[in-house]
This record gives sequence, structure tokens and C-alpha cells, in this order.
Amino acid sequence: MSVTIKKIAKDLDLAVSTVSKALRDSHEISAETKARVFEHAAKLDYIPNPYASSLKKGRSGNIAVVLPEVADSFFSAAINGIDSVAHEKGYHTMVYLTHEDIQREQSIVREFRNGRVDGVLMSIVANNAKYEHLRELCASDVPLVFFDRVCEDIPTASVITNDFESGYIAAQHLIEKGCKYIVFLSMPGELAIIKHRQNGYQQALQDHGMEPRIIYCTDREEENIAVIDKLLTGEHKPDGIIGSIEKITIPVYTVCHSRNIPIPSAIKIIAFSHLQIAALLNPPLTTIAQPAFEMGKAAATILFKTLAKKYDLKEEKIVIPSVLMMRASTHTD
Amino acid sequence: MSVTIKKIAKDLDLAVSTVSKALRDSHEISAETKARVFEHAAKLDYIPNPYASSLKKGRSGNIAVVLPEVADSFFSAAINGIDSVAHEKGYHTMVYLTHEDIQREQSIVREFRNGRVDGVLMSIVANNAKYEHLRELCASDVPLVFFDRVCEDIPTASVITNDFESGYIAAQHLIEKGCKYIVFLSMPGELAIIKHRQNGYQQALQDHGMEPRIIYCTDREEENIAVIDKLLTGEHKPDGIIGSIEKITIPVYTVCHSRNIPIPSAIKIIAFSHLQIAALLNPPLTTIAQPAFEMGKAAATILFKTLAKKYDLKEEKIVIPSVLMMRASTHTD
DNA sequence: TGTTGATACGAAAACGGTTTCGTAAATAAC
DNA sequence: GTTATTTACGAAACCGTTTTCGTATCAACA
Repeated sequence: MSVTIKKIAKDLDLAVSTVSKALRDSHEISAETKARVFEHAAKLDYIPNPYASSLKKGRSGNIAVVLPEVADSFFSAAINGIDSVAHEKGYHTMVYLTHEDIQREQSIVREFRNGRVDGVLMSIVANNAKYEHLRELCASDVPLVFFDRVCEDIPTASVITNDFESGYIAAQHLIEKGCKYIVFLSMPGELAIIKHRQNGYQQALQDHGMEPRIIYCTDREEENIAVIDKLLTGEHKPDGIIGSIEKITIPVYTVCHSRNIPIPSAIKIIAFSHLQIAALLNPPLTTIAQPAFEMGKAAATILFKTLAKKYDLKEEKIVIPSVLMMRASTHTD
Repeated sequence: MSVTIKKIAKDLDLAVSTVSKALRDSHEISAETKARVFEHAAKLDYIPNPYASSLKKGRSGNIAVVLPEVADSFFSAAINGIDSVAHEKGYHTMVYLTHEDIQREQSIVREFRNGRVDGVLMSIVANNAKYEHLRELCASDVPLVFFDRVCEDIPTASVITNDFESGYIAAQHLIEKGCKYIVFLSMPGELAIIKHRQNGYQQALQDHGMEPRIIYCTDREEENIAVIDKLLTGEHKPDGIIGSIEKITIPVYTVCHSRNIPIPSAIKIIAFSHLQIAALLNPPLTTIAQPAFEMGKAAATILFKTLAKKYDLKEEKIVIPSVLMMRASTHTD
């Protein structure tokens, strides 16, 4: 069995409480005894049992990160940001994937109320408007911070990017490049970030006297290819496309390549994406790049701030702006 | 405070032990009592405290996944595979990032010996040959399964792909496409998978009477760009390149684009990569695609098999073959 | 000399479950 | 009618820590 405080106490002929205090560097214990304890603990390679102390202290030293998907450059970069601060604080990171499944999200979140994690960082699933599980989580005193995909109905802290403005900028960029008919590839559901991007797009088109058109994609790639193929080969073809999420990029490019639709001459494309490799696509893809790492870092920082003192989460709303990365899919030089 | 077994027992005028057994569906408890307990537990929304039961049972219900990096298509897909089986088994997944830092890996792994996790899935860092921490982990009865980046000095289970053969196939493919001078972009350090890919490459070249050349990259992108730029603009330029890891793709393409070196006519490129988007690069990149999801799934499956019964990890070595995805970076039609 | 006050440590009660063991009552076996 | 066995439950120990409280020792002070 593993070496415990009891073992150390017995070896050194001390009480368990004395050893415990010595290890926590309590002022109650003499320097001499501390030295003996530390030395012997090191010799035996003592590692405290995290469950015993979690049970007693009511803190786990874990945080949860709940995401729809990890195979997405935004989320993986956000994890990096989160982990960078969690590691620094000595916390452990538990990752939960929802795969855009609301039931899975619910069952995951429900379990958090028992103290397995001290706090939760979360990007919610699309495709739903049920927030009872999130409300219950907040009610049970587990601090919750949203990042990117926030739920605006829950009064807690969040870290987002300037989605409305980014949608506006994306549309404006296409308009400046001469597009006359710009389609917005959206996602069904109630996702605030999509709504805001879409609203920004609509506002930009309205400001320029143009008619918006929204097309909804799913998370099944073949369906998206079919929908986009129909769009790009039907009558009244668009000359500009805004992809509201990263995943939509692949089907759009795939269709353009297979149908020999030249980018950017026949159609200009811009996507919300964090992909590094966008610059190497054929042609290089213009993106609205979200500050993924920074957003994860900011969200984690807020969480630890509340964990440290009783800081009020409800006030904090951080907005970190996205950046337009202009490349050849919208631009000829 | 949160609702405990004690509370339920008191409400129902039962002993704590009775409630505990009822909740675990013990045969010692009558159907009637069980029904009462379950009903009341549901009504109070009882969630068991994971630390109390972990402490007593000596199992945490957590597994650790230790990776160099999450912003890599192989590792993110592997996490998906791991999570799919962990979730099915009711386990929780803790993710640890080493960022290729051996000291970080050591401190992470050392902590596992106290029972915070019941088992470890791991891809080791490059750049080192120190395995003492891994040996200690194994010695302390925490089951360890390697995937992809295995440490061959540690006698435990592993899931890998056919690296030697893949290296051979990659080289052979380039030779078949007419390359006369093929460079292998390697990584410094002791990583077995790199060695094997490299050996496969060397064997292929030797079999065709060609002279191998290895160039070592780092994990700093600017350095790699400088090295590759020097290679592709110097005298005695290669007409074929094999990238041993995914990250090397970006600098290679970047240099070719900036120096106007046409792919595949002047140089053919093949990379070990799991990137979906490789098909959309300019030109589409030929890859040796590893079965990332399946490898993660297989590794997790082995781990849970040992967790269930005392199954001997040391025997299991699973090899899941990679697939050559032929695309335009090595191939003109 | 008696009182205070540190100082340094020990005993024991938690934390919230699980598990072993004991036992009363009911039933079965002889 | 006595003994054996099953059924259904309770009491208490235990997992490894933390924390509160008690106390013995010794110096300091009046």
C-alpha cells in the first residue's frame, strides 16, 4: 500500500496531527520537528492522498472544461489557454466532450454538483434552448464561467469575442471586395454567438441596401456538402459566402473544387476560424480569427479569482476582439 | 450543504449502512426499503460524494491522458477515441499537457502515484531519454498504456501504428513518383516512432540504392522555416520530402509558397498527418494518415480491461496500420 | 510563589461514504 | 419443540487527511 501520514507518524514516533501540521508548515510545529518530518516524507516518497484531503477540505483541486468537440482548432487552443493557468495554480483539468448532444451535456453537468470539480468552464452545445441543468449548477454554488459559446440566460461570468462586430466586418469586407450577393452559412439552434454574427452580417447588408440570405447547415458533413452544392450550382448563385463556424470551411472548399468554381473570382469566401493552416489552403482562406488561447486563459483566470476569494462572478463580461486575417479567398492582388 | 446519505437515513429512520446498501442495490435490503430509499434520494436529488467513496474504495473513477499537445489533429482525435470509451464506462477523463517538456511530464506523472487516477494513457515527450518517472509509475501499480509515442524501455501495453512500414511506404511512394533525392525531416530526441519511420525510410532508400539524408527540426516554427528554406534554396536541392510529424507541414508549404517552388513538379511532399483539411491545401497534401481515433479507443479499451480484472498489461501490443492518402503533392494526373 | 502566556505537541472528532460483523425475527428442517 | 438457516437491518470500524481543542512544559512576570 501507499505511504500515509500514519506511517510517517509511527516511524517518527509522532502523532498524525503533528505530521499533518508539519507538512503544511504550521507555526505550531518546531523547526526541528518539521525538518525531521520533511526529511522522512521525502525519503519514503510520501504523496498525500487527494481524496482524503478533498473530502475533509471540501475542495477537489480540479476544474472541468466542457466543450462540444476537441477536434476544432478554436477549442484545442482554448484548452491550451485554460491549462496554462490551471497548471500554474496547481489545479487539474478534467475535459468533457458533449459532441453537441444536449442530453450528454445535461448528464455531465448534473454530476458536477457533488464537488468532483471546484469550478466549470464551458462552451455550450448548439441546437437547444434548455438551460435547467445550468441553472441548477449555478444554484449549487459551483462557479461557472462561459467562454465563446455562452448561455445568455444564465447570470454568470463569460468571455466572448466581438461577434456582432465581426459579422459586420466580415460582410463589409466582402462588400468592399465587390460582392453583390452574400450568403451567411449559419447553424440551427439558439447559439448566441451565431445569432450575433448573423445580426452583424444582416446589419452590414442592410446598411448597404443589400438583401441578406441565411442558410442553415448541420453537423453532418455530407448534408452540408449537398446543401452547399445546391446553393453554388443553382440559379441565383452567391458571389460571397460567410461561414459562421470553422467546420463549414471544408464542405465549401470541397464543393468549389469539385465544381470548378474559382475562388475568389467567382465567389469570395470568409470563415470564422482559428486554423493556422488557413494560409496554406487553395486559395488561402480569409478568416475572422478568434483569440482562442487568450479567451481560454481569461476564462480560467476569472474562475480562479472566484475560487480564491468570494468574488462575484455575475459582473464579469470580458470581450476579446477577433482579428480579420485577409487572404486570397476574398482578395486578389 | 449538499445532501448526504446521513440525511436520507435520518429522514427515513434507517441506518446509514442500510441506505448505502440500498443505493448500491444490495441483496441484503428488501425491495420495499430499496424503493423508499431510491424515491427519497431522487426527491432530494442526492448525488454521492465521489471523494468519500474513492477514499474508501481506493478507486477514483478517473483516468489520465497525458499528451505533448492538444492542438494537433492526431492527439485531438485520439482524445475523442479515449473519451468515447471512458464515457461509456462511466469514467472521467483528466487531460494533462506536457508541451514537450520532460520536467513537466515528470511532475505530472509523479502525482499519479497517489490514486488521483486509476490508470494512465500516455504519449511521451520527445527530446529525452529519462524514463525513471515512468518506471516508478509502473512500479506503483497504476496501469499505464502508451499510444503512438511509446517508451519501449518500459514493459507495459501499447498501441502504435506500423511506423517502420509507413516510413518505407512513404519513401517508396516518392521513389515511384520519380524522386531521386529524398530528405527525411526528423525530430531530435529518442522518440521510437520517429526512429522507426526514419528506419523505414532508410531501408527503402537503401533497397533502391539511394542515399538517405536526415534533417532535424525543432518545435520552434521560425527555426524550422529557416532550416527548410536553406535546404530548398541551397545547392543540391531535394526533389522529395517526408515530414515525420504533422507540425512540419506548415513550414514546408510556407517555404515552397514564398520561394515559388512548384509542388509536385519541382518537389514532392508527403507528411505523417491526420489533418482532414490536407485535401484542401495548395496543392492537396499526400499524407500517411494514422488511425488516431481507433488508437485512442484501443488504448482506452486495454486500460479498462486491466482495470476490470487483473489483466496483464505487459503482453499487449496493438498495431493499427496507417493509410497512405495519395494526393496532388506527390502526384500529377 | 502563583499567574500568565507562549510553545509544541497529542487525542479525537470530523468529512461521507463502504464494509464487516452482529443480531433479531421469521422461516425451514429435523 | 429444538436447532439451523435465511432475511433484513443496525452498529461501528475504517479510508487518510484536516482541524479543533486540550495539555504538559517552560519561561516570564508581578
